[in-house]
Amino acid sequence: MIQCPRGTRDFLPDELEKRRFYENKLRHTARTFGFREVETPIFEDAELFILRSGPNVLKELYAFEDKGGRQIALRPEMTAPVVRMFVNNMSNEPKPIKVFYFGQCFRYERPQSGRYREFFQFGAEIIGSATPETDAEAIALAYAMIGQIGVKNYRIRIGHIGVLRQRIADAGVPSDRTAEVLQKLDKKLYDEARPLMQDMGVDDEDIDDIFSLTETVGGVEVLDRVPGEAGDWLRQVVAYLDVMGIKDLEIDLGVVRGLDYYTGMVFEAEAPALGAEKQICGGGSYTLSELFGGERVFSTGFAIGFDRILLALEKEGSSYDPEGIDAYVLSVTDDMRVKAAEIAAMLRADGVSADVDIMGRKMAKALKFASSARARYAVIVGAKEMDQGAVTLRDMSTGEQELVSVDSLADRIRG
RNA sequence: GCCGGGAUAGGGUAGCUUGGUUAUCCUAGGGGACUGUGGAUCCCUUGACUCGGGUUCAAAUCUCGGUCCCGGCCCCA
Repeated sequence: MIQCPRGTRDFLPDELEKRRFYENKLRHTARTFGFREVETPIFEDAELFILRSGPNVLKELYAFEDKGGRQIALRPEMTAPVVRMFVNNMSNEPKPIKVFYFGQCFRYERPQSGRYREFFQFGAEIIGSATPETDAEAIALAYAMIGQIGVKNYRIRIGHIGVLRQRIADAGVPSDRTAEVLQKLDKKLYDEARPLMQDMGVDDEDIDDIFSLTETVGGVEVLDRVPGEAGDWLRQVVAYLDVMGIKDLEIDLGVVRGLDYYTGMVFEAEAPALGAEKQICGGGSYTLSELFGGERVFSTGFAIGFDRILLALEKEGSSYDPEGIDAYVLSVTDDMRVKAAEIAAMLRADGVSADVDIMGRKMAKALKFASSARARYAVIVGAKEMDQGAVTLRDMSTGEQELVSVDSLADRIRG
């Protein structure tokens, strides 16, 4: 028996219907913010992902050589492809460019709860704008998406990578070692960060100051203590969010978000219900386009872990009831089977979702099937009714029946 | 990459400690009892020991390895 590969899943009809329902909620929310959907290839030139990443990333990349000798990789995320698309095809479009995407990504990781090798990301990018309003717009969309999909318990934390980066540079950390230091600070590994920075010739006073900066955590009021341009910037972002009705924010200047390409505001959201893999959203402002041969363009974007928000919903007790079909058409006797097929076709042509018995079942079994298919109505086609050009319409939830003429059947079912 | 727990019909399970007839029960699927009415009952039927090696007269059970799942660490673009 062949199973699906490690870390991948089959989605059965009930599950997929639920996923489509929530995907469409996310799409709808993004559209209400003026974002338009785009799609990029599932595989790309491997270099696209290698360009912006260290060896860790390479380890988890699904990469292979195709029959033409090209180095190909399944996309591990979608920001780089979207930025590539921008550089290739959209760089002369009116700014800002607001796009969103939804699709599967692949990482060769050890699967655990909320982590798969094939997983689904929903994300949005605002390209070509660098203002506090841009950042606020991205955060507001993420906030609206998480909220409208129905996750109740989550936290959004906002930071600014410029604060720490500037402070670290001022203290004398060489630029090629910044990432190393940030990594330790992100994990709050002060015992390891201190000797590291001492080696680089940073004095203890600066080190303590840097540490206290990463401890700047709390409500928006802690922003009062953040100096410089970054402080001003974040205060403006927060002010815009405030008028958009988003007030329960956390500020955390220790949010560093792994990668080098973030340049300013960074944010993430987590759902405590999820356990170890609780981060459901991450993003920030960045410049990537110059890496792919374009001009340097500022962008802000984020990605939502679709599988994880669904998991969070489930853990919070939300459920989704699959929809059934409108009508199940069955014949009383075999000589009515052709008529039943004809009526089903007519309903379908009129936009009513209709299924019809194709297994030659007797009436009782066909009704049983209709109820397991969650049909709203059973359309019973029998000789007695057909004499009057009618069928019996049975409401499957109440059991009430009425005689309905074939001509008015579709309208009657649509209500 | 590391640590721990698991895997028995489509789903949920008993059996495993202490090897021994035809592997338990519920549910689900197909057919029938009820000849024009479902979600009730009854009958028939389909269907499983994760895979491979070892120990043994005999392995679902003991043992080793692989695979996969779950929880955690690392990582998380």
